[in-house]
Amino acid sequence: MTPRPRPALGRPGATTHEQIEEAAFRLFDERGFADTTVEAIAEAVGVGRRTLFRYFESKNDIPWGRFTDSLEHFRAILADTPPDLPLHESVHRAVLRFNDFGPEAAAQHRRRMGLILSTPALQAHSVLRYAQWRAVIAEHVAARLGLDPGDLLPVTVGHVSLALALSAYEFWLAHDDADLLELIDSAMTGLRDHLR
Amino acid sequence: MTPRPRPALGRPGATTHEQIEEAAFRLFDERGFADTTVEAIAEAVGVGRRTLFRYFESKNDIPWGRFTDSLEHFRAILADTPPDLPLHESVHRAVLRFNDFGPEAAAQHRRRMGLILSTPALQAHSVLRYAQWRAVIAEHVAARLGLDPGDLLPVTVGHVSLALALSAYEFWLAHDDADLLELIDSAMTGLRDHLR
DNA sequence: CACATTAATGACACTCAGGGCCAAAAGTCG
DNA sequence: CGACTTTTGGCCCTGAGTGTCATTAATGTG
Repeated sequence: MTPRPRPALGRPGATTHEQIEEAAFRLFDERGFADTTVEAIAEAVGVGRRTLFRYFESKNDIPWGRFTDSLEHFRAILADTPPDLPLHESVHRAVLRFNDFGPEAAAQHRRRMGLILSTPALQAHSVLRYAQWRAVIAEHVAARLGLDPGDLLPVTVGHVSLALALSAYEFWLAHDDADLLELIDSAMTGLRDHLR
Repeated sequence: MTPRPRPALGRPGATTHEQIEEAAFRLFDERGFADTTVEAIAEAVGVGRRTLFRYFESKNDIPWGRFTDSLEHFRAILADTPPDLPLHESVHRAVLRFNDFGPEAAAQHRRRMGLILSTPALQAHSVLRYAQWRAVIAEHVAARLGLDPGDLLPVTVGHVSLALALSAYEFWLAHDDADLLELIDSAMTGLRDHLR
């Protein structure tokens, strides 16, 4: 996301996150995630195996790209929310905005999420990312209600928001013609109807 | 859960799932999950490392014990549900019954879940277990509504049920005096209030 | 009792992820 | 050029997980 300006001191990096991501996705497409070794990715990038682990903490982190950066974005979206809106509505809209990629970025996003949600190892790893995402919501809810982020309601809203998003994603990835934002919306209204 | 009667043919097993679980939990308590090698567990049990991997697919699977067996139990609970109850109520009650361990088993259950939810590697791995659990709910919801288990609503109900349960578990584990079932209930009513 | 049958054990060897360590490389600045 | 800074990448180690296979320990049959 952020180009992250490095001080022009010392030896320049041999590659970038984007380059690694690209090479990795190409190999994942060809041989599948499990059958692609980190060594193969490093070789494709033209860099040492050891170096690759300085760009990404683990092989599982590669498909997520710079997710941590996008959490800041999410935090900003939530903060930007009009305070007169009901809390549930403001959280819901924030989730929608967060998942609103343009039509161009949508293809790459679909590829990324398709890989993650169809690969057990990546699905497992993603929880750690989801936890950070949920924490952003919990903090916001807690702040607006004057509660602790660890209290039951903020935590619950975080979990449920994720639940709705994941439900939408799963359906979206299974149906080429589906619209992600509409699905998140449908999941929400579906839940409300279900609960009465 | 089930004693699973083995044909009394061939060489008898050198250990049991329960024995391994016991030894493993003792070591996890002493040194922590990450610092306990599979080899150490095998040695504690008095069995070869290779053999241990025939009882549990991975180190991560050990804390879960015989979870797959308990899924059958969950399926039975859901099937047992009175059909005149509103669907959301019947799912909710099933979740409660599933998590109703007696006062004796509660201690061991807390230990198990405490380990899982406080260890990143186990948290990650648990998604795969949760997915099976969610599928049981989705199937039930789909059957009652005449939908496909992959449709949006069944999937959503599965995800949201898990969301509520996990919220309750997190709070439960952080507060010694809390009651798990009450918390699941509170999470549910909290969500309903939140959504209006 | 000897012997086939069955099924589990455990040793060995291998792959791969991940991380500690450190000398060498490749820039910038004075 | 020489001092300084930062990244690289090679080496080597640990530990999880898997394939293979000879060995072991049980049962059942003649």
